[in-house]
Amino acid sequence: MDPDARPPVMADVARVAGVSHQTVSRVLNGASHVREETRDRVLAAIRQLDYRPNSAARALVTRRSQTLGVVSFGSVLYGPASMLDGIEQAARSAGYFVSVASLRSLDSRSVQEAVDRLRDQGVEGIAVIAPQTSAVSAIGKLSTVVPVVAVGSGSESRVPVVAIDNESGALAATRHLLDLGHTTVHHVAGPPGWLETTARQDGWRKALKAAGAPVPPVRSGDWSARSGYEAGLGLAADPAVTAVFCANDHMALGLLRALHESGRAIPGDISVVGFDDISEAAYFSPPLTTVRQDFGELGRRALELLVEELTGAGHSRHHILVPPEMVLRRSTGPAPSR
Amino acid sequence: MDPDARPPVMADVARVAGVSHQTVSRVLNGASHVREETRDRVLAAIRQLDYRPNSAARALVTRRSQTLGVVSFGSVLYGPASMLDGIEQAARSAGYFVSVASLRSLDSRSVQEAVDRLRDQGVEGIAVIAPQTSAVSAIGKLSTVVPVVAVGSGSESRVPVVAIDNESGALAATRHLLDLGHTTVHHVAGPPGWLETTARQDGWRKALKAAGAPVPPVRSGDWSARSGYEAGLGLAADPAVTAVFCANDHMALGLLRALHESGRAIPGDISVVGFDDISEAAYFSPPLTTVRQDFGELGRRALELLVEELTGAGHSRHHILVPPEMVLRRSTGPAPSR
DNA sequence: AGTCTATTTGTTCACGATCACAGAACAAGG
DNA sequence: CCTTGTTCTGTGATCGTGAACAAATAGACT
Repeated sequence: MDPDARPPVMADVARVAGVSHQTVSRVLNGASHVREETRDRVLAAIRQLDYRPNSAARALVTRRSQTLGVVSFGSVLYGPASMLDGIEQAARSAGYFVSVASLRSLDSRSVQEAVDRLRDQGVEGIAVIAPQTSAVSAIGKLSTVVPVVAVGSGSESRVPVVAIDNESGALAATRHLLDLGHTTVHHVAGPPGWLETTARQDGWRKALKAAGAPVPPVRSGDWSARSGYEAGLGLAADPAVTAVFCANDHMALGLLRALHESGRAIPGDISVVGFDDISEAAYFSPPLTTVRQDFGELGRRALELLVEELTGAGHSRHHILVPPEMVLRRSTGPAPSR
Repeated sequence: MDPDARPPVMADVARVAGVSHQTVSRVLNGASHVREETRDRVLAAIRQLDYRPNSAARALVTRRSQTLGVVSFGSVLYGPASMLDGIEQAARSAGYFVSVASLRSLDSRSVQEAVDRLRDQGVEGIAVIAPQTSAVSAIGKLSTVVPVVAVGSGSESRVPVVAIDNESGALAATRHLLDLGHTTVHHVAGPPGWLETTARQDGWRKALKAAGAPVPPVRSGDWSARSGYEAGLGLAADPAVTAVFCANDHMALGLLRALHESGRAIPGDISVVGFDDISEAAYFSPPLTTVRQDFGELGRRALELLVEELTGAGHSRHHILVPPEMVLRRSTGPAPSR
């Protein structure tokens, strides 16, 4: 590689094509009023030199970086990773680049820091994959400086949100178990501070109340299979438990394992429902009844919303709740007869 | 938001601080030869105006975008997602931004397209998370234009690579089963065209040959639990099968399910080993013996390699093979006595 | 005091694109 | 032939920063 060989610039193309740099610019930006023969000559020169416009120069003068930022938390998990993927896909087709800043913790200082990083880079808008309440409140303040949308979080904030309707999903899951004849449904919740935790717990509680069923105490996990396992050991010790709704599939996996080890049959003795429908859920032992959410779709919708906001297009809706879908498998069955 | 209110620029800071813009620039870039009192005045002005340097202008003049690109495939899966996360983390601490381009298919046209997108954005280097042979050959051609490293792929290409030592991992897994007294070990391989598939299959074969064990025919899956399930149904039909090495944990999960449904006890009748140690593996039924790879570490190392290449620092090593680690759990046990 | 050097600050230009405006070419109409 | 309008193309300024160079200031030493 020759270090002195600088990539060709617009002026080089202009020289080769025998026109001015302005004409090259016009061709590149699809402007009208360029004679066809001239355009062809310019395009030929571009190909010949393998010319690529300098995005920094363009960004400088147009004040548009063509870049969107994504603040993401827990991006190794299936949900966040899928949302990121959906966002990237939608951004590409809208003509934007995507720059990511992932968080290791969700305190508002970290969020602030990540957003600052993205702003320093000159992003035109930011999508936040940050389901914790603290994060949402932190980003609320930023929306005046740069357009922001939240993905997968609840609906309490001032920024536009695209999210799964967690509450109705949880409600459906719980009602499914009640309909099977269970007198009540126990709940393994997510960690406190997460919007999903609250919303799913609320849905569960509403379903119980609506059916006049007793509301047992909640056990909290941290979304991991390990925590589900621990909750499961506790629940297995209580012979009155016949139905459990887990706030996500990973915890349900741990729960299944704990129940199995404790000699409880599923769904013979205890029925279990999860939430998410991760791709492995169909291969658990037994296959898991769960609530499916389409994370990728969520990301796509969020990005479309963000682009709308940027281009000033009609503010279609600011809080989009996507309804989830129940997936029935073999981990649920009628309540055991006593 | 006032549309006319343009963000402050260096000249504004200079005016407030009563210096020239060049002095502001010096303060920002930590140059020497700035009187302390002047520096303080400039910093105060920066804070007062909430000034942020314009990255496009800086990129234009320095010819450095401070941005690295990541081409990623299958980024919703645990492995790729973790690598991406590791890359982002390392990039941040090296002072780079990260721009992602994810692929939906791995033909060389798509790869080329993704790389072009990143180049248009002016990235200084590219990390490719693309474990398929076809992709690797495609990126080989690019390394002359912009520095490239590959993550998690095999070692056949000319570009620098950071990867798990798949072969030795597979060899260890197979030997573990042989040591337990199994006469031979069956293998559920990944889909053709993946470097992991080849390397793990080679390791398995080597271990068998070294032990003088017969080499049974290979069954191929596509990494999904579903495909493992199907392979499992086939293997369960053969009473001679007592040990199976699956090329990844997801397929092992499906396999476990199939064996269970077919009435085979694990590990009583059949022992199973996976590969990856996904976070759920400890909660399978039974918990899965597997080969752990630290994807995040892989990403971090890859990025460091890339940065080394950019800064022209000593080419430490170009092919880094990270040794994996066996994790023994309850899915493996001694061969059944006949 | 005068000279020499080291430190500190300012001036001018360049990066590579777009934008606003001006000028050339061409056709149509009087 | 001249005017008018439309289409096509070129010139110069501009975005906000860093680099090279020049100038001013201060301190040290003869």
